[in-house]
Amino acid sequence: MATRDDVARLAGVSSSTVSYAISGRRKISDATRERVEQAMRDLDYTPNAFARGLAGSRGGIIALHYPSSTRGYSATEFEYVSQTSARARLRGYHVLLWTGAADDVDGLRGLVSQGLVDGVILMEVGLNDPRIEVLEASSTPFTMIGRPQDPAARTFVDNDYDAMARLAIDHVAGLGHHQVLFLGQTTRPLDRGEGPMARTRRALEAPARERGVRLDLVEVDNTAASGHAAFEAYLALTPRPSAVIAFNEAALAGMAHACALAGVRIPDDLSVVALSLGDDAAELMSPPMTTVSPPVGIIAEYAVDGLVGLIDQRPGPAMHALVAPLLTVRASSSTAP
Amino acid sequence: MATRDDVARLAGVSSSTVSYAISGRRKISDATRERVEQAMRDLDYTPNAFARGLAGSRGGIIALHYPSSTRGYSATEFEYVSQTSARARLRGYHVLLWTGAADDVDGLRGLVSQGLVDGVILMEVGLNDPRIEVLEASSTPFTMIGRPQDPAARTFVDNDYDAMARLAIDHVAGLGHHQVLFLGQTTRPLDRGEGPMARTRRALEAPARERGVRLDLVEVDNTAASGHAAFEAYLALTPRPSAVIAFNEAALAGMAHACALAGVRIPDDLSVVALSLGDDAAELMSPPMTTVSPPVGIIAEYAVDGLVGLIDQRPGPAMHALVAPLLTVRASSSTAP
DNA sequence: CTGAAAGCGCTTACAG
DNA sequence: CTGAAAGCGCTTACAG
Repeated sequence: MATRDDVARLAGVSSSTVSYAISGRRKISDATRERVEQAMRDLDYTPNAFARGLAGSRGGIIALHYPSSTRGYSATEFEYVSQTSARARLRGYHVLLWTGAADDVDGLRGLVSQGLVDGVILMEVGLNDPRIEVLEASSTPFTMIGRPQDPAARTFVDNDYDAMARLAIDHVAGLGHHQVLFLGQTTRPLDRGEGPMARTRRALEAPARERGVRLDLVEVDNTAASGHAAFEAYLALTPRPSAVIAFNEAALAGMAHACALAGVRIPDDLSVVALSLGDDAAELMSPPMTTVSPPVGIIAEYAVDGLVGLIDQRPGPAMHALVAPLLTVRASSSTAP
Repeated sequence: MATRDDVARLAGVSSSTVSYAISGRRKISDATRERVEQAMRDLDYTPNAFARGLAGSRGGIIALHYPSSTRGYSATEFEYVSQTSARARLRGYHVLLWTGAADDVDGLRGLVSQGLVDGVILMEVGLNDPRIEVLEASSTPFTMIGRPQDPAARTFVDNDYDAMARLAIDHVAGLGHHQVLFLGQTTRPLDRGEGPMARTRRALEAPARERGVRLDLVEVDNTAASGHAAFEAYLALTPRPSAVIAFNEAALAGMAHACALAGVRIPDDLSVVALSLGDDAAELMSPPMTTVSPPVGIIAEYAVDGLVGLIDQRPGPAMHALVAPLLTVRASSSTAP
């Protein structure tokens, strides 16, 4: 591999001039720059990333922490990972994928103390997320997809739960549904799903009231088997709901199957709107599910760009971005019977 | 941050002794090692990754190339990514997630020429994959998940298509199905899905013949809409198949929906076995699909361990690993009508 | 069993 | 507008 010295020699300049020609951190005459660039092309030169990271203040790598124990939205979560990766690349950063457990703070501390990464993006942020403390203790720039109980001056991007709830309620109310089951998820304090679940539940209240929609909350675990239990709960409700707003992906799958077995037709007998469900997952289900979900690309963009801003120490207020979700109507929702 | 010199000073040894105490590359007296380790603990010392990568021969980072334009097995593919990441960490490597397009060989070349990564794992390997040439030209160690037309002496791990086909045929034949639809996927030469599709089709032939199973091949695009077309094709077949072996995830979802709409019950009227489908995706579908799929953890293990072997230049023959898939019976398959 | 020193390939003040 | 040189924090022959 060619080094910077090789380039300098070929171009007939000093090696620092080559560096400055690359970084643009000082004026270089056009003639000199031209020769340097020619030499780099001739030698097929690529700067060494380790040397750059060691000598400079910036290494060009960010870590994406996707905790290995998730609440199970795998297809959906993966879109976040790949979109974040794509955006980071656009901004000139490599992505180190970190899949340690969410509570493995020692692992995270070890990672950042190696000096390898310029910053971290946290996924699956809990209400009281211990990773925040670790990153702040080491002065590591970070952004969050999701947010803790009290984000304070920290930078995050999150789903706009109010907008999501309003879209979902408007959709079902507009179809004439007034009795709606909210298929929630059981969470324990400190669960990472606790925040989204609590925020969704609360956000549904006002629009439901305004639109005259009565909500029955059924909370079950995030498994297909629990979806069958949810179906039993649905049957026991009076008056029986004509629509479901589903927070719980795996349980929704189970419930859809239970419906099919029992002859309850979706959407003829029961309409379904799934929240925060990825397009791929929605299309796999039978019938394909109407969703209200945040645009993943936008979220990834905010997360990466926010982090890059922090790394570059651009002044400005902490970014608190709430992204409005989109309604995608598929085959699972129709007018009330 | 503490440096190696700080540790050396506190322990009262030379800095090279600290290095050797860490790497274990030469004998250190117990007393000395003890003092070094104590000093590292006292200072909360972590070696700098950039310095290590620059000075040493190994940087401790491998790249995982997950091409951004996939044939769409997102939930399934994500399991590969996260399992590979977990395994790499166990072997002491960080994972750089690379999501450039599969044909962006310049991007890949740029990545490896930075000297950042010790090796690369390729996903979604095509029959004639241009990435191989790039990596070999730069002498970058790499392993493949999947394999090209002629793997020659290159290291790969792949699905055992023969075993997969046999399991699937045995399952449906054992349930009494003799007329079976193979839901394949249209591919063009150089498609990355071409290899798996061709290998699956061929692998089905012998066991089908042996078990007296007649196969009708229906090839459609990897979309839900095509699944409806596949359903029409199914209706037109005489004699009508009583089972489906599905290679095509998205089309299977569409076909399942078409079945529901037309009153064709799965599995009562039509049994389904999905190939290479991840557990999460299988559970999302209605009904949950019986699958014959490779154990992702094992594949990730082979890919990572094989790559580490190449990086460490451990001698030995090229690893050609074929992993036997597992049959997971869910609600989509039952005895023939 | 341990130390002094060269070198990895860059960035960036310091000089001119 | 450009160059000579220190320094980033390690690894690893070279000596003893």
